[in-house]
Amino acid sequence: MMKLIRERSDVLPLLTEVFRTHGYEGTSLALISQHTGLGKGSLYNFFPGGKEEMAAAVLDGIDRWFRIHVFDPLRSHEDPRAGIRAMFEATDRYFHSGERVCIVGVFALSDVRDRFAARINAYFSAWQDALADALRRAGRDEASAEDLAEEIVAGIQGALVAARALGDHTLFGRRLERMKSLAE
Amino acid sequence: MMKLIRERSDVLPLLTEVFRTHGYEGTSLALISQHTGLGKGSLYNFFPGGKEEMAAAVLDGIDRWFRIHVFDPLRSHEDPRAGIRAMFEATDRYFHSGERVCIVGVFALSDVRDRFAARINAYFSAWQDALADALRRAGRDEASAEDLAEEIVAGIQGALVAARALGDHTLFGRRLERMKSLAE
DNA sequence: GTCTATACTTTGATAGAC
DNA sequence: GTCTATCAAAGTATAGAC
Repeated sequence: MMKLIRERSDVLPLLTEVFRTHGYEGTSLALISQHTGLGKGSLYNFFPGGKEEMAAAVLDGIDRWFRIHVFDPLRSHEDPRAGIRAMFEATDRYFHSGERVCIVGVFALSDVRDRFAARINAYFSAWQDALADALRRAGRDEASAEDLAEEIVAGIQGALVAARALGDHTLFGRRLERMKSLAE
Repeated sequence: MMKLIRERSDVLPLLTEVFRTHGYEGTSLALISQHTGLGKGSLYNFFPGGKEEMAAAVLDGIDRWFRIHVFDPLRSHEDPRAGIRAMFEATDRYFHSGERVCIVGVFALSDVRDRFAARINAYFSAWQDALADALRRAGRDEASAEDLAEEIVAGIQGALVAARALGDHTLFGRRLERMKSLAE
């Protein structure tokens, strides 16, 4: 009954890199076709909603990855400090030490923000809330936990921007270390 | 001998807002024409290099504004702390308390980064260096001055991203306050 | 399910009248 | 110096053969 067909999930990682590199407006179907090796017909077969549905799927995939590797560990680790350490490691790994960019952040800055506002907001909220929860369980009071979580989540985004702007491969790791020490 | 013709500088502020709102790829000549009230012919008269020259002019205009209102005060204020305070005030004003976005940061995250790499790098470098200079003159040692300047410049960018992502009008001011207290 | 061919729109840019 | 008309190329999306 179940068929072994190629699925959306097979295309998703390739799709993600195209959107990450070129942004929403800069990503054309020709570019997608080229990088996935799929014709437009196949792409529309997987994503009948076209480019917008593809971008939405990309955002959902990112949210899934972070939920598994970042948000959930932050909440469920019995030692909250270990969860926070795991978060910084996963973050450094995911963004390739700052060479990669955060698509959610890129979308947030552009005018497609409105179209994906719910997903963008959910990603940032989930991260900040999970981190605040870990900080609180680590002994911080509610207010300072939320403030520090906001500082770190924003700080990660800023480090990605600055690293790209200055072309400095070492900046991202340096900023992560600094924020890690703040969270201890 | 000198003619009182409309100049590029008259168009620049309008142009800047279009690029700020829609990014480089998202900004079409039709949009520009609509928001400036100028036909394409006039636009190409001012900017023979087309869209790329317009974007370059926008970046140059931003650099000019920040040099006057941020970088120079940081360096030339006899009281470095006053220069730093002026920087935070100008920054808050320029970005409309976080409702506006930083075009240079947006460009840095997209694939047009390479095309404008020199200008993007210059803007971030100038800011960070001027701030580090003020911090050093305020009594910090070289290393910690540079580190804190990096943290603040990146932190401002991150605050802009997070504010837009979460749709939180209060976030930017809150983060600026925090960074201001760090710099004192 | 995948491809090629194609429709239709919008893009950046140019030409030429005024 | 400004406009309208127009160009070739690239954009998203669809149709239909296989």
